[in-house]
Amino acid sequence: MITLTNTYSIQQVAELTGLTVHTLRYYERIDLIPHIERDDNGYRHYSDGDIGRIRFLCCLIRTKMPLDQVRRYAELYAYGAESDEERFEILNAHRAEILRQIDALTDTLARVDYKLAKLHPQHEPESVRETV
Amino acid sequence: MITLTNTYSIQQVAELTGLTVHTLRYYERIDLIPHIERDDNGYRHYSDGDIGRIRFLCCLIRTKMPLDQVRRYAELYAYGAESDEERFEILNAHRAEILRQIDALTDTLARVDYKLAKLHPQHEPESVRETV
DNA sequence: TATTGACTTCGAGTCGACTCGAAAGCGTAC
DNA sequence: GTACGCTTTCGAGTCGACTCGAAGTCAATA
Repeated sequence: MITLTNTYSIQQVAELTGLTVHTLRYYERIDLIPHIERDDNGYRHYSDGDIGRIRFLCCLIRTKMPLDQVRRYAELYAYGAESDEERFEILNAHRAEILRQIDALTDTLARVDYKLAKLHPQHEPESVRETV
Repeated sequence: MITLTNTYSIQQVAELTGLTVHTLRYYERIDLIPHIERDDNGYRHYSDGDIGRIRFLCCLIRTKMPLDQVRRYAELYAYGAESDEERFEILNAHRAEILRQIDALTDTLARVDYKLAKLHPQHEPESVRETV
């Protein structure tokens, strides 16, 4: 029999996403990840779709969206097109937050570079060395 | 008598830095901020130099340098030029971290924009609306 | 059959970073 | 002289986000 959809154990998903198995279960427990299919033993079988969704949620989390909001966003998947408006609002608000963070980082980068130059004036900028 | 150096109450510094008075005291307690001058009542008097230093430390904190490391960096001010090498290393490591964060944010921004476009294809990019 | 290793749940513990509140000191304003 | 508003210390509490461990199930292997 040819399986058209791959499935993955929790361990494999941990490797694929960079999360720990503990964190994956925790995220599911707090309804941040929708219910994952189980086999006869109760073992989780993640689909490719699950992994895609988890990866996107990880992007939101890594960029500091609070888990509450991620949960709300994840919950809306279940409501389909009806929930488009609210999902748009959530992502759009987070977009603004991302821009703020980039601003803060860019500003701090400049300040750090200034200090680095004062500490080791003879050095080339690190960005040059890094790209070599 | 003309005062050549301004001083500020903790409240004023809170307003100038965006921190709360509680947080300012907390930072001093954990040696993240060096000892601040006191008057006869034991009240803190922050100098312009203090404010400059606090502002820079806030930049590091906002860009996710752990307080432990910020404390180490702040501690090194006391050692003068002797500590230049270590301060350079700390800032240079954080510089790399900043670049990683910018990468993550840029990547997520692209994904979010992609989703936003799918949710509301008729909208112009938000960046255009924001700059109007 | 016994061990190994991957999986399960659930409650409790940890950790970083604040955040708060009680009790008290000081200086001006009425 | 007392009320107000600012300050102080210090210990304890909170909060978000994990992180861990105990106790148990299951399948495959020695």
